[in-house]
Amino acid sequence: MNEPTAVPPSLLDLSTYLLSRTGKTARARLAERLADRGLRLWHMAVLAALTDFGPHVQRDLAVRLSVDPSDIAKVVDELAAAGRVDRSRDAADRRRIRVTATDTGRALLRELQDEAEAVQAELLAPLSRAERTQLHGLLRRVFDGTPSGPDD
Amino acid sequence: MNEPTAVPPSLLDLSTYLLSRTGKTARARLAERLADRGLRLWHMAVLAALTDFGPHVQRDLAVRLSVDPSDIAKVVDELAAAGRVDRSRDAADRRRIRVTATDTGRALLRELQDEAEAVQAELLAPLSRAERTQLHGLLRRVFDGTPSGPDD
DNA sequence: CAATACAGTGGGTGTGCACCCACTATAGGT
DNA sequence: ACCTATAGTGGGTGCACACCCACTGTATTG
Repeated sequence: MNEPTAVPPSLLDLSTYLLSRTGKTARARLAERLADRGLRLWHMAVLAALTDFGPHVQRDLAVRLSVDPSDIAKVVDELAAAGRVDRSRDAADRRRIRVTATDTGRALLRELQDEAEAVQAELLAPLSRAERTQLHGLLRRVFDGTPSGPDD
Repeated sequence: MNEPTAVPPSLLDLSTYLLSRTGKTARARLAERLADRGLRLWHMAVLAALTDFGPHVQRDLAVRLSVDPSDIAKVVDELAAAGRVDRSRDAADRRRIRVTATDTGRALLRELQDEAEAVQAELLAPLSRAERTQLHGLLRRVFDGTPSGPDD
C-alpha cells in the first residue's frame, strides 16, 4: 500500500529542495554530454568567457570564473592541446599568458550551447514556452541577487 | 574597463546554468546549516520520510530515497545514536529493522525545516511572495516530470 | 535439513571538486 | 644591482558523494 518510491512531501514543499534537486540533474545531464566529448563544465565556461569578453590573461579568467588560477591553467592547457584556444605570451609583460578562443573553439562553444539547450528542452518539457521564459526570468533575478559567496 | 567579475552572458542565457548554479548555492547553504548541528542532508531526508510516511524497514528507506542500503545504515545509525529514531527488529521477520522517528526526531525535523525556510527566504529575497509561489510551482512541475534517472 | 535468497552492515574504492603550497620566470621599485 | 611582488604551473591534500563487495544473520523453499 505504501508506494515506497514517493518522495517525502516535507521535502517537496521546500523550494530549496526542488532547486537543489533539479539543479543537480541539470548539471549532471549537461556534464554527461560534455563527458562524451572528453570535456568538463569548466571547459565550456572558459570558452564562453573568451567568446563573450574576448581574450583574457589567465589570471583574469580565474577571477571571472571564481576558480583557482592553478585549475584554470589545467583547463586552458587541455583546450590548447585540442586547438580550441591559443596561448601567447604578452609582449609587454612576459609573465602573462594571453588566451584567445580559436575559430574551432568558438564553433565548439556553439555546439556545447546546443547540447545545453537540448538538455533544457528535455528537462523543462513539462513547461510551456511562456513558462520557461518565466522560470528563466525568476532564476535570473535570484541569481543576480545572490552575493557570490564562497559557495557558488 | 572590463569588469573582470561579470559572468559570461552565454552561460546566463542557459536556464540549465542558472538552475545548476542556484541549486548549488541552495544546497550548499542548507548543508552548511546542517553541518553546524553535525548533520548532513541525508539525515534530514530520512527524518522527513519517517515523519511523512511513518516507520520504515531500512530497505524501503533506501528505495524511497534512492540511496544505497549500506549508506542508509550509516545515517540511521547516527540518528539512533542521537536518539532521533528508534530501531527495532521486526518480530515477524527478524532480518528486518524497523526504523521509527522519535518525538525528538520529529522536533528536529521541524527545526531543520525552519532552517531550510530561512535559507529560502535569504535566497529568494529578490522575489515577491507571489513570485516565490510561482517559482515553486514551476520547479515542482519540472521535478515531477523528471524521470528519476541515475543522476538524481 | 540442505540450498538458496534476502536484510543489514562494515569496509573499501573511485571520482569530482575545491583548495593550497612550492617553485620558476618575469616585472617593478628604489 | 637588489628586493619584493606577481603570473603561471605542477603536484599534492581533503572532502563529499556514490558505489560496491564480503560477510553475518535470518527466512524460505523443496
